[in-house]
Amino acid sequence: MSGSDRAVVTRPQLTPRGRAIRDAALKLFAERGYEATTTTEIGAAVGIRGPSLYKHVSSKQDLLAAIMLDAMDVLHDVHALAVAGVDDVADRLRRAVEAHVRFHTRHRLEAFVGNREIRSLDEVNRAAVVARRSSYERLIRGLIEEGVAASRFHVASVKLASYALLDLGMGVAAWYREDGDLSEDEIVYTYGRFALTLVGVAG
Amino acid sequence: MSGSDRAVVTRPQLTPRGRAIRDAALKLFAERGYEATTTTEIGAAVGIRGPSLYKHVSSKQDLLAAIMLDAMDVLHDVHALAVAGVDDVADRLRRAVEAHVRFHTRHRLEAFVGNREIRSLDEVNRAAVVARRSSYERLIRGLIEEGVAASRFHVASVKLASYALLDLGMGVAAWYREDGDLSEDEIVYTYGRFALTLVGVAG
DNA sequence: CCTACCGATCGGTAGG
DNA sequence: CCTACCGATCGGTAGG
Repeated sequence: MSGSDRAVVTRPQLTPRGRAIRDAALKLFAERGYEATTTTEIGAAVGIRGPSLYKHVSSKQDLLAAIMLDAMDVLHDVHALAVAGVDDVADRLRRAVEAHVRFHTRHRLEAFVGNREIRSLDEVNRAAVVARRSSYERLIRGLIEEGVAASRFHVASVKLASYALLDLGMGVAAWYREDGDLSEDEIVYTYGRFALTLVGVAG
Repeated sequence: MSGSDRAVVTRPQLTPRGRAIRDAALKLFAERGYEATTTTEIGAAVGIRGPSLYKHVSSKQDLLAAIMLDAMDVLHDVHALAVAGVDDVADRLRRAVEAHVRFHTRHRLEAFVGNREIRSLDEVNRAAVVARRSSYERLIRGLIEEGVAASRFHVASVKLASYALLDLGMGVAAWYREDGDLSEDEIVYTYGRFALTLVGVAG
């Protein structure tokens, strides 16, 4: 197993029931919010009583933190994979935005909860999530800076351009539905092209 | 007073204390969320006890609903004002997006709470907010359809283009700070130009 | 994995 | 505008 494979496939193993609890919690957190979700509801979603959850998880807070931290790690991984071995900066940006948008369709609940419940995390967990998010934002901004430095991109503000691209992903997580009339690929490719026109790369 | 003036200036009058309570609630809702905000905290922010709030407002739920409904009405008003009397469809779109973005800088807390706490509303209030939001979305989408019909705009998907423009506003509400290094006008004008390139209008 | 239950907290009311 | 307080709910623990 190579080093780069490790980063992608190695993630904390969960028991089947542990997975089921996490999936149920994610769905409920997305639907009604972290605070409004009770341990009784999470338990009921997997066929057990609320207190029995504590045989599998240490707290409701830990459940939220694990969901958010894992999602941020996956986002970093898909980004790295998307730009690996690609040299042209316009290609890199386009592929990065495509990966960004695709992540937000494939993991919309995680992204939705991740963007909405940061304040529900305790200080330690929040700091860990914010650190991962900042590092990801720097990757996107770095790509734009690279293109500007090479005179390939032309933007009024690097920061504003990167915010715009990042925000489009968040938007997707809010309205995307698998059974909607916009397909994943349609959104991904269109937003990839948006990204290039946004940084002033023609055609 | 003309009919069009009425729509803009007539809004329910609040007593000074009523205003203070609303402003305090908005700030707290934005900071820690509706559910996590207690009536004790809202009261403390205006120098009274929790139960005394009920001399000025009928419930915490009503406070949230009033904030969100008023914000949606203001958004409709600024949109109408921005495009009134403008004929060219590219100008109309640009002005609409500028008004949209400016609303999200000037009323970022309202927009932030409005986008985040829809599920905290009871059914009746939620339906009213969703109706106003849908009607606003149709206005933006309508402008794009108009430009496409006139062969002035060229987009892969009208729906996707309008989602993108709307989502950029939401993003602004999430990260904009008055004391940040991006000025309101800088963001407004840059996003206005983004909008035109996004629908395929050159220069 | 369950029942029984604790300690804390909350929105809102009663009655000044 | 206040104190006193109700009824409900919640996350988590005890002890099987």
